[in-house]
Amino acid sequence: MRTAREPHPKDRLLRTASRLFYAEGIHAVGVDRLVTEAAVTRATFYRHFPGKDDLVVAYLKAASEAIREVVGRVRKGKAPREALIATMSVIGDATCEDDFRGCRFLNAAAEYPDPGHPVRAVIDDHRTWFLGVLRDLAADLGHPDSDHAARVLVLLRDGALHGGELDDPAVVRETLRRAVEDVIPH
Amino acid sequence: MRTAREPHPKDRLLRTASRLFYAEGIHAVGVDRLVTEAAVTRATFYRHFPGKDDLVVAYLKAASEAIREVVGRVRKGKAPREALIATMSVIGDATCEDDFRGCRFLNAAAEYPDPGHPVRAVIDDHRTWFLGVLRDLAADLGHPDSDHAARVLVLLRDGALHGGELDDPAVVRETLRRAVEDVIPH
DNA sequence: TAGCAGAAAGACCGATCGTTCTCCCTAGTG
DNA sequence: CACTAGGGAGAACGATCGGTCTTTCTGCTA
Repeated sequence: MRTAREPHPKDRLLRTASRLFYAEGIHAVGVDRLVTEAAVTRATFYRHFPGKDDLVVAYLKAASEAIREVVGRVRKGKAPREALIATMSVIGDATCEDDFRGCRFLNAAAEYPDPGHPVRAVIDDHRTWFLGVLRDLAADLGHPDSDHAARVLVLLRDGALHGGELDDPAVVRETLRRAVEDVIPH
Repeated sequence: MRTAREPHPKDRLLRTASRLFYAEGIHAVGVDRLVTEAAVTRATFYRHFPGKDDLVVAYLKAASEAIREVVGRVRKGKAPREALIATMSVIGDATCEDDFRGCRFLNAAAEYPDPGHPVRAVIDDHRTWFLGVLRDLAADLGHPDSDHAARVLVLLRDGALHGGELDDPAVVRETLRRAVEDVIPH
């Protein structure tokens, strides 16, 4: 039976995958769990995705899309300095959300060691995009070495996204906020 | 038959576990694979470890011990500033090593979502230790806010250890080096 | 020399892995 | 009305998962 909110089985699969993969890890969630919680049959699963790995790729692509949308939104209409701070604040705020469990992409990378795997391609693509965003912002800000600044911000991002899970999220957010202010010229 | 280099089956298991868990992920390596590559039988495995999780804990504890030994060594006899730089250089250098595949502890955390799991306890312990080391070093250095400085260094550490796997290790090392110099007073 | 602990070898357990299959039902379209 | 595509239900595939078992052999020590 199709509900009004999630009419298509494919959408239900993607939403369920996003929730379970993030909360419990990718290898830890089997196809059985997936189809049961999505209220979809195995046949339907394999009608929409050639295999589990393709669902993983779709999951990460959707996550990347969602983040790009959020980052694009918080930057809109802001001056360079505020835009950069807002962009990095998205990271800090994320660590403080309920059910935060680190970065989807870093977590996935830990489970897919092969650099040539399609999953890694999605991860690389996302990271390249984010580095580019930060570099552009730093350049707009007139930073003397925008490339270096962007790379430091990426270090802080990656660190915060893991520290936020393992350490105190509020402290991590504040640490990140201050660190970002130290990186950009004032 | 016992070889001269690794006489004890338990040692062989631990070394093999360290290699395989790090290179391919923990859940991805089964007990079959483990005992085959360690040239040990299943019975021997379960004679030394109650279960696979106990081997994982032993693996991470050994890794933590090794890192504490290295960090202790590079600090020895150095002035505070050089000691801190040397300590953080260990991270940057690690990213450039062959077969580097990120932080053993962050990778393990990604595979063990339950914060109450014994594996997570080892991870938390290691992180607490390292944060303490950096805080002491920053305090010795006379940093006005050694706690904050240490937390920023941890962010950079975590970020570098993941960026080193996903991005260009040499660039990450240089980015980390410059970032560390910006954190400590000069 | 006798005894025993530890390791080798491998069969075996139920459960789960990702994947494929058949059969039936229903909604939408010609 | 007939046709068809897509989803529901569930059995089944071989492989592997973590874990237990029995049996045999070896090397050390009392």
